[in-house]
This record gives sequence, structure tokens and C-alpha cells, in this order.
Amino acid sequence: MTENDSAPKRRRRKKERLTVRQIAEAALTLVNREGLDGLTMRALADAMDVQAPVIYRHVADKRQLLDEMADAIVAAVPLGGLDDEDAYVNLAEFVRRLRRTLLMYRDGARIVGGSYSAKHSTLRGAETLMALLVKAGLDRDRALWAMTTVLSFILGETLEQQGLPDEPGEATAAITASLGEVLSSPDFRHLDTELMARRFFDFDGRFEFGLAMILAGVREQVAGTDREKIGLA
Amino acid sequence: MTENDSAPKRRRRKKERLTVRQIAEAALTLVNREGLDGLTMRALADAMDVQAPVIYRHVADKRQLLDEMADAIVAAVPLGGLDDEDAYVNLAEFVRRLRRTLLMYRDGARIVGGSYSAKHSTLRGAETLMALLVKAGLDRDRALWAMTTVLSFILGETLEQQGLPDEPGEATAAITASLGEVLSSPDFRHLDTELMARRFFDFDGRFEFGLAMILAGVREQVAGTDREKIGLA
DNA sequence: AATGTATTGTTAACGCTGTTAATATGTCAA
DNA sequence: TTGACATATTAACAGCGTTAACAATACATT
Repeated sequence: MTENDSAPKRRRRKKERLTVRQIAEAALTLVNREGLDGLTMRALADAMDVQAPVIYRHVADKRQLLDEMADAIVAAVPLGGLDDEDAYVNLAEFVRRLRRTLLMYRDGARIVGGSYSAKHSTLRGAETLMALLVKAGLDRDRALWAMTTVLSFILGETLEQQGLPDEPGEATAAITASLGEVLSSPDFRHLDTELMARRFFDFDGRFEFGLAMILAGVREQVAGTDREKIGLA
Repeated sequence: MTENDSAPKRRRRKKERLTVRQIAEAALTLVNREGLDGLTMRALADAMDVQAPVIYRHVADKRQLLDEMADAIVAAVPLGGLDDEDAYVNLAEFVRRLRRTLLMYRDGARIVGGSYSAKHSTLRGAETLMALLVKAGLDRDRALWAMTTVLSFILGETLEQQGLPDEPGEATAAITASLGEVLSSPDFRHLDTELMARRFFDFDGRFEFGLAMILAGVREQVAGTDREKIGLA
């Protein structure tokens, strides 16, 4: 544990002052290793070579720590580029980046979705998404609602994907097996295990499909926006 | 509510024998009163005039209890009617019913979304939604993915709505106020507190808007399905 | 009716959690 | 040096899910 106990009772080597962001990042690293349920104030303190109560000098409680973690995740979404001439290309790209970022952090969707803090990075991401939707042709009122639809979609899909055990084969096999008992009933004419095994667990395919559907919805709303403009002109 | 207690009528003092479903329903009642965070094995046992370990005679652990609660909620979604000639009318109606049912239970979205059990009522709901999507013109492969998109959307929106404190005015005022500090920066050209206060917290409006977008997506996918059929014919 | 057995209940306790109080240590300005 | 302040530590609290050990009850079979 300690590398230098021949000297007096100095247990901790010298360290820089802790910042909230450093704590949040250490927490994210710990979650990547142990999962969100393994994130414990004591475990986190251990990982930082410190005692648990120290954390409370920088963070009011665990809820606030999770809020900081959520904002740190959102801050990792790349914002560059997105200057294609086709607004829908940029929109789709940004939505994919958001999803990919959530997936990069273990339980990322749970962390971000469970936070209602609206800190700076989160709002900057929202502003970016709003700008892309407005560029696609929506007025701001419609853009805000389209944004929440998109975010609900991303969050829900990622939540479900990350809720599964780590091994892909293991989970799909066990789940589809337990599903089979129920789905074998003749009441289920549209669901069966073959379909589930082949399509349900193809999360990339699911996401691209849903994204295409929502973009179709955006296009329709843009038409509505344009119609309104003409009427008011 | 529940229909069992058919053959054996055992009686313990003045209480009836416990069933898993009764426990789940008592838990849902407790959650309606105290919120999901107030759902404690001890508090639940108290509400049932029983000691906590008794519950473990009927459910393996709290996870399984929550799974039963989730299925009980989904079982409360009404399935009747839905026989309009326009398939999209039925589809929209069922999606609204699902949302309304989640909203009827405090923290309903968290309970249902946190469960990955796929019990009978859940699968029956999924089958119903699949049938409606197929009737709208999607093949089963597309219908499955459209289903997950719709469910992610419902879950995400309801999750956000139920995540807010109970008093509507209190929450909106406090949140928009704290938002104002950040949003006043000139970096935010598309978001402002006026827009947020007026549109963000209009959850019914948000939902109808998102639903309309997704239905537009379904229509586009139906066109794709038809084109495929012609190509293969 | 009496007995045997499986079921349903109780009490006590374990280990873990988030969090706080009281106290010690280290750092920097005067 | 002296003070003051920020930071660290140890110890403890109440509450959580859960289990062990045991007592009481209800049912099926003698």
C-alpha cells in the first residue's frame, strides 16, 4: 500500500489539492471498472488514496457528485466539424456522437439520465443541438420539442443497451431462452425468439433505424414551419 | 384488482395468505405515497402489518419485487378498442395509453424502465404494439425496431416528467431561475429561460409533438416496406 | 382426533451504505 | 514564531438489503 513507511508517520505522499472535476473523473474511472453500483464513497476515496469524508469537503453529497459526473460525460461529446452543407447530415452526426459518448462510459446513460442539474456542458450540448435543428428549418419552439424527443430516444436506447450484462452472447442467449417459454403461446403472432435474437440485440441497427424515423419527423415538421411562415407573411 | 384465492382459503389470524402480486400491489401503493426512494423492505413490511423477512418468503430480493411491480404497471395498460379503420389512430391511441398508465403510478417510468425481466404482461403489451405497427404496414423486422424507438421515446419523456418535484410551479421557477445564470451568456443563441419556461415543462405538448414526429417516421418506413415488397414480387 | 411436515411468521444480527462530529494535521500569511 | 484556515483522519450513527435461527401455525395423512 504505502511505499515509504520507514520514515515517520506520514502516510500519504504529497498531493495536489483536489478539485471537484478531479473527483468526478476519478469516480468515472471507478465506474468504468466496477459499474455504477460499485461506486461507493468509500471505494472512491480508496481509489484516490484518501479517506471517505474528504470527498465531502468538495461535494455536498453523492447526488451532486453524480451530477458532476454527468456533466463531465456530456463535456466529452465532440462539437467540432458539423459544417456539412446538408443540415440533416450534421444533425445525424451529432446525435451519433452523443450516443457514442454515452456508450464510452460504463452506465453512462444511467448517470446522465439520472441527473437533472443542467450544468454548463449539458446546456452547451443542448444549445448545439438546438442550433442544428434550427438550421434544418425548425423554429425555436419546434426545435426545443424536437430536441427532447431526440434526447429521450438516445437515452432510452442507450439505457437499454447498457442495462444488459457485459458479455453479449451470454445475455442474448439467456434472455431469448426465458422469452421462448412465453412467446411460444399462440397469442404471440408477431413476436418470436428468432426475431428477437436477430434484431432486438442489434443496437446499432436499432439506433440508425430510429434516427432515420425521427429525422423523417423533423422533415415533416420543417414543412409545417414553412407553411406557417407563409401564412404569417 | 386481483382475482386469485380460488382453491385454498388458508387464514392466518385476520390476514389472508400473501401472494407475489399482492406484495407488488402493496409496494406500488407505498410508492404512490412515499416515492420510489421511500420503498424499503421494512416500510413495505410495515404497511402490510408484517415483519420484513416475510417478504423474502415470496420474492427472492428487491430486484425481483421491482420486476413484479413493473409488470403490474404494464398490466394496467388498457388493450380494448383500438379498432379504428385508420391504423395510425390506433397506434397513437395505444402509445398515449401507455404513457398515461406510466404517469398514473408515481415513479412509474423508473420502475418499468429499470426492469429487464420481460414477464407476461410486458410481452403482451409488446405484442399489441407490434400488431399495430404491422397493421400500419411495416414488416416484422421494421416493426420491432419501430417498437423500441417508440418505447424509448415514451420512457424517456415520462422519466423526465416524473423526475421533477411534485409541485409544477415550484420546480419550473427554481430550475429556470438557475438556468438563467448560464443562459444569459451570448453563447446561447437558441436557448433562453422564456422558451424553457413556456415549452420545456409542457410535457403533454412535448409528447404529442414527438409522437407526431415518430408517426411520420413510421409512414416513411411503411413506404420503404412497400417498395421492398414490389422489388421482391 | 392425533401426528408429521411444510409453510409462514418472529427476533436478532451481519455487512454495507451515505453521512456527520470531533479531532488531528499540514500550509501559508503576518 | 504565531495564528488561522483549509484539509485530512478516526469513530460513529442511522438506515439499508438480506440471512440465520427459531417459533408458531395450517394442512394432509394417519
